[in-house]
Amino acid sequence: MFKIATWNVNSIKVRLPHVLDWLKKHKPDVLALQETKMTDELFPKAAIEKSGYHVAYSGQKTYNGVAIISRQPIKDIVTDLPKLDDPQRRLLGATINKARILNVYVPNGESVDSTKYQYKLDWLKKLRDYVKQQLNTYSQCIILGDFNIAPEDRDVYDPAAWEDHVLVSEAERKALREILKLGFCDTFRLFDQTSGGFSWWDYRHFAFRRNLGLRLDLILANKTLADKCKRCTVDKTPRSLERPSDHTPVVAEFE
DNA sequence: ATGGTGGCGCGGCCA
Repeated sequence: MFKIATWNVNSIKVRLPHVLDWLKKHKPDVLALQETKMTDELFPKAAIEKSGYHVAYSGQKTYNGVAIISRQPIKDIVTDLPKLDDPQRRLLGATINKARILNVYVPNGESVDSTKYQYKLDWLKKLRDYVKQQLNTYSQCIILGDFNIAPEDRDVYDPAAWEDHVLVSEAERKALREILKLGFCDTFRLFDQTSGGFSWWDYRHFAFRRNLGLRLDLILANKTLADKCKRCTVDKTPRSLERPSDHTPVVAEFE
């Protein structure tokens, strides 16, 4: 069995105790983190290695930042998308065993009329091109992370209220579908066709307590791996802890 | 409700 998870931690400094507890409890083979918000020099490498894991990271001060925690060695690390000159640390590609792992923190986009929304769409197009290229080299590929896109209306607590808003708008959903069309499955939907399997809840308005959430955190597996996927679930437990991240882990298991 | 909460870091940006 191979267990892989993704978690937007919204500051590794604040959430390190949650992450270490979660590793101990769930023993994943791989955990991809987003929004670490920390430069590489300050990353808590020793604490994670002490838990029996390897770790790779690409961070920056205050914003963004991604990391991969893995039982097995992390090889062939990539931190930038081709043809995108960008200081924002949003991608960490690595090979673990024979699988290519792409950990992504997709831009939020702010609002559909923002220049940040155009940046988001451009970023997704560049990601798609990169993924297509990676498939020429690797037969096993997983793209996981905070996509900042709810793929369908059933991934939104109130689709009518969110219609045409950033995180659910058609253009960004289409950009995600263009990646899926390369031959990927949204592993959560291999098993669960219901609404309510959310992975993010706003800190405001008691949104978690009221389950006013979105499913933004995805684990995409190419067909070869999707055939071996046995389970994909959202672990809501960390969202109910003291001082939680606004996102909670999503976990997939492969035979 | 042009608000609300949280992280960073100490004013204002970002989500």
